[in-house]
Amino acid sequence: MTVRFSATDNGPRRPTVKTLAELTGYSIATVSKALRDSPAVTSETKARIRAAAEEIAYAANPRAASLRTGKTMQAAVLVPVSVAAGSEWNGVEYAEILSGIAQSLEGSPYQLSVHIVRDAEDGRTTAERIVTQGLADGMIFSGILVRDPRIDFLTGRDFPFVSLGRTAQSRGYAYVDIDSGWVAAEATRRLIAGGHRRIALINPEGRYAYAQERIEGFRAAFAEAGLPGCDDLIAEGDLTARFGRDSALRLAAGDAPATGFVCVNEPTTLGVLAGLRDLGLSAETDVSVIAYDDLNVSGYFSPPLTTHFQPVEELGRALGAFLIRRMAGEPPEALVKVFRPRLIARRPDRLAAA
Amino acid sequence: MTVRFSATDNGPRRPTVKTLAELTGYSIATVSKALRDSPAVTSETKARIRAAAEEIAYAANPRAASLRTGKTMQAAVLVPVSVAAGSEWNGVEYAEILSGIAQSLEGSPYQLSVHIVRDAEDGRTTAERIVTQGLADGMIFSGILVRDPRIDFLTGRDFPFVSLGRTAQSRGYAYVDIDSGWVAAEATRRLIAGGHRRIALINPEGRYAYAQERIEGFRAAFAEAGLPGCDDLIAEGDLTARFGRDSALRLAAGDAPATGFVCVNEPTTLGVLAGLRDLGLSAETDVSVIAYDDLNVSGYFSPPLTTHFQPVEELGRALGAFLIRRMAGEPPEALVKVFRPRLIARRPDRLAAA
DNA sequence: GATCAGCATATAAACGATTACATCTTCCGC
DNA sequence: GCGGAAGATGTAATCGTTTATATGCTGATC
Repeated sequence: MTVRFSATDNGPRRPTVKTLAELTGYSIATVSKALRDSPAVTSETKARIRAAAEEIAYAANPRAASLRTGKTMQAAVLVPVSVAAGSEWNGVEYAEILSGIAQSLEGSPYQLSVHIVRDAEDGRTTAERIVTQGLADGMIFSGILVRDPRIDFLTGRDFPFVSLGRTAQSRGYAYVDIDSGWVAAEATRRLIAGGHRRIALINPEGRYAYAQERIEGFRAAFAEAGLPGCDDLIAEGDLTARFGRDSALRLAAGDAPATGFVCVNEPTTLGVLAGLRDLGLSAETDVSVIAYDDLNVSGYFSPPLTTHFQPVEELGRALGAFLIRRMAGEPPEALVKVFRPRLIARRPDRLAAA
Repeated sequence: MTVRFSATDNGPRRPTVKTLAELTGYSIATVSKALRDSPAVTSETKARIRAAAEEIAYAANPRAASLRTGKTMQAAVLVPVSVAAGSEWNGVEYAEILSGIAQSLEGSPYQLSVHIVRDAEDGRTTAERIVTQGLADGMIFSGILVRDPRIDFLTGRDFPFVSLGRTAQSRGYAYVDIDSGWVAAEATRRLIAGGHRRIALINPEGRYAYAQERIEGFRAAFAEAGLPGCDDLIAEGDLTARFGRDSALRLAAGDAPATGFVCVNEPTTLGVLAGLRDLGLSAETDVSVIAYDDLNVSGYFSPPLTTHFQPVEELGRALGAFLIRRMAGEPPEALVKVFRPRLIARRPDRLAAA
């Protein structure tokens, strides 16, 4: 049986509980309860009502329900776009994060809504707006700062959220993160083991929490090996290909050039490779580069690079799953997960000598 | 003055029209009218009511308004994720499209909501669900097929939408598109002018409308030059790096190998370059590759490639702007825009000889 | 057989906005 | 001085749910 609805023609309108009540002979209250599986309704009645609902393809109006219950059934995601970086490959992995979140939300009654934010300040005001205007029941965001106003604000309001990334005092809120300190340390260790002593760390801007983690891991690797660190070879910037190239041009030249690079994402890695090429250096023989990969693409670079790979969709799935539990009232303490990316060694034996 | 709201504590609740009515001494009807700028209210009264609204940070409950008016104030975007392609760099440009759409929607009262779709079938059912359940007032989607059921369905229902891409019979609906036929023809012409006679076309799967456009452009370039075409060098597949590599391995080898490649997006281009490298071929001297770029990244490839560049955020902005006008009731005929990507020539004089 | 518990269902009041319609002033013209 | 138009504001219905509370019925108990 096909029923047609339209906003414009004067044909039959969308069915409501009232339609269903008239159709089945029960009251709208009973219909509502039956559809929400209330124990107050006989299973026989429920079956009858559900069959009728199925028949006429009834779907409850989420806005009416929301008005009554006060729940919005919306899960908000703050998606950053860095206008500053121009039209450079940037933040693209967000499509995969969204996909992962959407997968987790699929079974649930929650709708995914996207809020674009331009910078940290914008992120803060958007988070506030979502809370005070009741635009969503929970929130996911990323780009966590060393001192993040969104986390302070939302924990203060007791508003459910899950962050991708964490501040140093990672307590009292739910988060999903990558063990950035470990990644940086591992990559550095690997280059040290390959004989490198001058190693560059390509890093995001220092205000990001994970930038600090990476620096700590980087330093720890040198300390473990009893070697002097290379703090002078830490480059901080937006994570574009241009930044990668500029950094390589600067750090692989001069008196005590870097011979190893610990990279941070695909565009910067590609940029570093381009910069090395500009300098006439080979990333196969002269210099070693360790990539970091959200998209499993560094195997196609020239040369293919050893990389730490973290499928970012998996992070998205964890974020979504945690948010659902958080919105259901679970305390945040247990909703914490830190991923360790997998090392994909592409040139295990050919790390260049220092 | 700071007012606190919270879902949990029993402090003051969000202000409503009623709050505002009590505060100003007017009725809720007048308050509502004032806030919606009805001509029935004195400008003096309006000013008073608006000041009060400002003071207590009043924001109308969009769900209540939606219930009454029947408008959802939601703009839905169907975001494809290709699970099939595995964790390969895929569809990442969607982050930029969303960003562009969000920019256009920023001033408007519309909220951006995202619906993840897995394949064409899923896209169709999702579109139907959005319409029949009244989940949005308008819709944006992409990945247009030669014969696209979503377009048929939505035009039949007279539901406002804007598509990114168009079918061959591009009539009666609003769309934003790239002139894919032109891009393919231009790239092919350029390679022909460089002396190439065996040119490969790396193409999306044939069911996509733009795949056909590209093939037509590709053939047209040969026809114009009075040359036999290279239909045997057309590769169709998912647009992953792996597909690019496999295609290059297959097409650049054998009796009559391709010496030129017309690519389709970043991952496949990167894959093609990797495949050529595997074959011991140089993309600088042996083979010519023309990229296609959403992210302005091919300048960082090895070697840097000549490319057609289309900032995809711009497409997003057009999509958003058109959708708003479409939802306002404008007929679709005028809401049509076809972009021609810019050619960025990176090795203008060194196209390899055939 | 009246009372009452327990159960299934119904009635009606919200939720917060919009809006058709009613009411009340004011002011004008005759 | 009265009818009536115009203008400003108020009253109340409505959108489609959910849910507290009421109702009516059955059957058991004393």
